[in-house]
Amino acid sequence: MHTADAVETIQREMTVFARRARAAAGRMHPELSLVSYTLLGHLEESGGCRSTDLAAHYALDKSTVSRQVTGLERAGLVERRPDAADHRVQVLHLTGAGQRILAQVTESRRAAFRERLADWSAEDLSRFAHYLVRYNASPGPGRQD
Amino acid sequence: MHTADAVETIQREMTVFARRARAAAGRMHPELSLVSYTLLGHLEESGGCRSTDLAAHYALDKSTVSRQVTGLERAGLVERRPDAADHRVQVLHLTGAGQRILAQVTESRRAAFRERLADWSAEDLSRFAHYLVRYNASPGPGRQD
DNA sequence: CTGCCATGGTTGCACAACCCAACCACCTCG
DNA sequence: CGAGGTGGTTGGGTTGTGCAACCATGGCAG
Repeated sequence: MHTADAVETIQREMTVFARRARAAAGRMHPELSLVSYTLLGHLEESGGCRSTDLAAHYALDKSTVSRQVTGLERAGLVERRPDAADHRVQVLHLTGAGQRILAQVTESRRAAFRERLADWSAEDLSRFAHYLVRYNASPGPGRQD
Repeated sequence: MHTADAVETIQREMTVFARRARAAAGRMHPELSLVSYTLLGHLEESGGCRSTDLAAHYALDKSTVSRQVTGLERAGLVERRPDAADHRVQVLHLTGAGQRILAQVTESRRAAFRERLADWSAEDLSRFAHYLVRYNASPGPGRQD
């Protein structure tokens, strides 16, 4: 496969994935939207962060994050803690309930992925994972699509 | 990287990608939404197909496709042709304008991708592309997310 | 030929997730 | 102490979607 073709393919396949992802989002886990799930996941991974951080990481408008967080808080999945050093800031943390729900959804999602990736070799899985990390890590100007 | 971790990583990174994709969609090409672009692309690739085919391929509701197609037709990018064999069916085709717009958008998207993937080796690009194709090709029950 | 169900497509309705702009509160620095 | 920047919320409007109801046509059994 030539480089140009590979770039083309990556572009197209990533787009197809994004399309299907959007289409399927929320259907698997009515109790937690894709957005909410993703935000919860980031909170767990980061061990608590600010709304602005979430917005930056996912290239979302801060207002969008604000509303999502409001919903998550109302659902009792996250809590806001004041930041002693900067009174503008609210540090977001998962609650116990948030951790439970997240773990549960993660598990069922993982099961679906595992099934999908069942016949991949360990080496292929590892390489694929590294490529994705590398791709997402690149700061790319055009946040792609 | 252990297999379980790899699966986990792939899951998370694909999701991050999907989130950013959605976030960035349409910002690069205001004249053509991500959805519309994807549908046009599929039409070109398939050389004409039915609304139902598009819906099935992207796991979209037929009503959604119907509306998107209506918009594309109004914009003069696709045309509906009656199917002689089945009068219920309308076969969708790109118009000349549709082909031009698609080519133009594809090119600028490709440029963005190329830049993002600039420092990848040809081998890595090729492997990454293959992995993505393989992933998307798997019929996976849970259309993942 | 005549019903009856399946299929392709459209429309009404409601909703989730977005973005932008305006705004408030607070921090920082000259 | 202002002036400008940053974190966060709210108001308003748009888009993409799904579901359900509906119409028209096709296919098939009696």
